[in-house]
Amino acid sequence: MKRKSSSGRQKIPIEKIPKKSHLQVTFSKRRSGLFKKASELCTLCGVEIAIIVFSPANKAFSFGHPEVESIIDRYIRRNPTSESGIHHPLVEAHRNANVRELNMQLTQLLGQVEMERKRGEELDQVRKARQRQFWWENPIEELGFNELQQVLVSMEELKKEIGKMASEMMMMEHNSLATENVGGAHINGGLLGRYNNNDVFEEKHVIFNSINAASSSSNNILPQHAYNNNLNCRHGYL
Amino acid sequence: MKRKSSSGRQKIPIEKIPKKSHLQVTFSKRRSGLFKKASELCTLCGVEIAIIVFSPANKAFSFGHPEVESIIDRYIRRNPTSESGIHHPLVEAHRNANVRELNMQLTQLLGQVEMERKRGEELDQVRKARQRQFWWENPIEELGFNELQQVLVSMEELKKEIGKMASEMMMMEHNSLATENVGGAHINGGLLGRYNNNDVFEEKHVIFNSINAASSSSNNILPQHAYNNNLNCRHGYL
DNA sequence: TACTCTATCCTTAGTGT
DNA sequence: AACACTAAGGATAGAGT
Repeated sequence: MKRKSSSGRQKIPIEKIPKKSHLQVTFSKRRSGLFKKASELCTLCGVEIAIIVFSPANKAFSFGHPEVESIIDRYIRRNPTSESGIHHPLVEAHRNANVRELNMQLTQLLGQVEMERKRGEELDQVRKARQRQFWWENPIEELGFNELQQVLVSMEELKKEIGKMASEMMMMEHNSLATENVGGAHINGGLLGRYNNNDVFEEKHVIFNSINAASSSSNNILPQHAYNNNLNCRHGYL
Repeated sequence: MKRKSSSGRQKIPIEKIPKKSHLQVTFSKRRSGLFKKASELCTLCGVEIAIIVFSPANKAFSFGHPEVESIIDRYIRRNPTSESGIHHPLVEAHRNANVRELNMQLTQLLGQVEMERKRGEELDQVRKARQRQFWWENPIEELGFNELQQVLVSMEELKKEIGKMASEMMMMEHNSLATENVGGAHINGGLLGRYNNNDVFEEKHVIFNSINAASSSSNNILPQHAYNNNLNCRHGYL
């Protein structure tokens, strides 16, 4: 058996992949994954889904169950696009729907920005509180006399502590020829998560709307695209 | 603390979920997941995606980057049928000023969110860099022997410095009835006063979670007062 | 109803063929 | 380019709140 060694999956930031070849591979993999997820959702929940993707090379890929066209048609009926003369009554409706959708996006984003701002403020406050509370971290010149005395006392204690540890370590080194670093229990649980900004970033583009607009007829039935075959085979949906 | 026991995620067959409530939950979760995946694909690969989902309750959900309509338009134009081909070239032209303005706002906000994200990342990096640089702020147990020696030396210097200042201050107090704050040259700039303001609350942990760490479960930002009078706090100095 | 939590399952980045 | 493999990271079913 061949020795397979791999670093395994690594985390990548959710931002435009600079390397073309990587991007291509990732696009293929993730497109498949997306379509698979969609098909599972179809099956599990018995819903209708259409997905259209334009690749970096400007190719169109689509997934649809039962078919892209009927779903788009259905969608457009509910959200009629502005059209030539005949459909004038519908233009307004669509405009409204469109505006409504954009407004929702805006609201969402504004909320996000607000949240970020709040978070920033919080950080700031924490920092300030910290500065107030941890006065001993200020430059010496800014400490008062009594504070200096405290610092001095505390330092002597710390020095003793360190001395103790040092001799312990020396003994250990002597005994076991060993390590530079002596591990201690480090309890450092919860805060790291707060630096994860992924959610924010992701939501930037996640603009999903529930649209209830009921409106009437419109236009199109769409053709099967060449690339459908590719994907359909895989998911058996088209 | 309540013992959380859960069987965790169980495998489910990919077939229509019979139970209505389960189906509803699954639909929500997986729809979110699908849209998130789509947004990641958008970002990673800079592609355009539109997704339309009709829920079991026949509600329409859509995801679109940049927007559902434009992508559908594009899709339709590429696959013109007798019916659709005629109308849709006009769609783009009929966008009204309102929509355009909203789009602009949207773009702006997207930019803002992105900036915030970047700022967060930066903070994170600063934190990391700081941790690398200011090794002496780590819990004592994590310092090596040589580092401990350095700490000790630094502390003795600091102590002398403080003693000097203290006697100066005593003299001044004696002479002029006491100021609490004495300005002066920044003696020990290397070690002190290095708590820059970009500092983030997490670091308190690293700093204070030291000698007596075992007694502090310290996932918390606030309860530092407990340490004010023991050795941990001075650790921040070194 | 809509969260949170967690154990588990699934996806996929990196690598080699 | 397309597939195979591995292991880390992410999604999510089920249960609790």
